[in-house]
Amino acid sequence: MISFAEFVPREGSPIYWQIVRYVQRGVVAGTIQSGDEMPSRRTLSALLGVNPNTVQKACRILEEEGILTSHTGAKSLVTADEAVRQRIREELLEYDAGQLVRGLKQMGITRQQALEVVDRLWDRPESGEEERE
Amino acid sequence: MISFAEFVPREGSPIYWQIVRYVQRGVVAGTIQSGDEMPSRRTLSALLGVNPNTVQKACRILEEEGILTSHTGAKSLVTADEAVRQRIREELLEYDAGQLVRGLKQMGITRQQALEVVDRLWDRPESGEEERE
DNA sequence: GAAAGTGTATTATTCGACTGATACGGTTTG
DNA sequence: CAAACCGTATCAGTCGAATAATACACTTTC
Repeated sequence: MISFAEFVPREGSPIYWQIVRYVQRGVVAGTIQSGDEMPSRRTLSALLGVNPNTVQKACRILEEEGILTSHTGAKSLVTADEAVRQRIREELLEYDAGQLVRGLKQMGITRQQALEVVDRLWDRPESGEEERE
Repeated sequence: MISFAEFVPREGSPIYWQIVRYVQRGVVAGTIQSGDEMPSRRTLSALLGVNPNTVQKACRILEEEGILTSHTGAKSLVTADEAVRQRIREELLEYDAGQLVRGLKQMGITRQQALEVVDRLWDRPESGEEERE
């Protein structure tokens, strides 16, 4: 059973996207493997404090991406093969890092400064969690 | 007059936030300086193809952050002093980089790999701009 | 001073995200 | 078999983002 203990909801993006990314990253990291059971829609929605429909929407997307397999009546299972894992990994990496690089460049940050910030924050990722309104 | 020629709208976050961040980053980079004129609400909304109210919302936030000063009837002016610039710089840096670091850690990426990705993408920031749906 | 441009405010409307409640049919378990 | 659980679907409703259309008061410019 996939654990959502480390799932931390963040404002700014839809909840269903956050669930999708949480599972995607787990699959890439290997903490979520093929054969693992997804919590039921009702169980997970109660755990996260969101609506079952929101969880359903996330599962739908994960299914379309080849990460999850759902059979009416039974629990959904993770079915991500190595090809899918590799694809998701590239996707997330290029997208997330690309977003950061463009932002920092617009701020006039140099490559050296950018690398230093990432290197420094790697030890204290707690920073940057402040409210941003 | 502040130029919005390099403004690139991105889906995923509210338009008014994108406008705010565009100006914030310009102020940090120095491409937008104190005394610069903000385009009028109507002008900018027509240029970006959005509603005047959306631009107004962004300006309201920029004003509350001490970046912009508005006087009814006259054009809004940038009035960010060095203290504000420094504050915005720290905010954006910690927030953006922190977001990335947390995401990559969840993916099981090592510090070394993270630094390599940022270093590599610094030369080709075009990557990662694909649709993500 | 008059016209044009500007910031500000208001009301109504559309749209997607999210909630809440409920229902149906299939699977699992005892 | 029967109860409990599960995925799926639907409808109604709330909320914020964004649009659309006006209107008002002030400033700049000629």
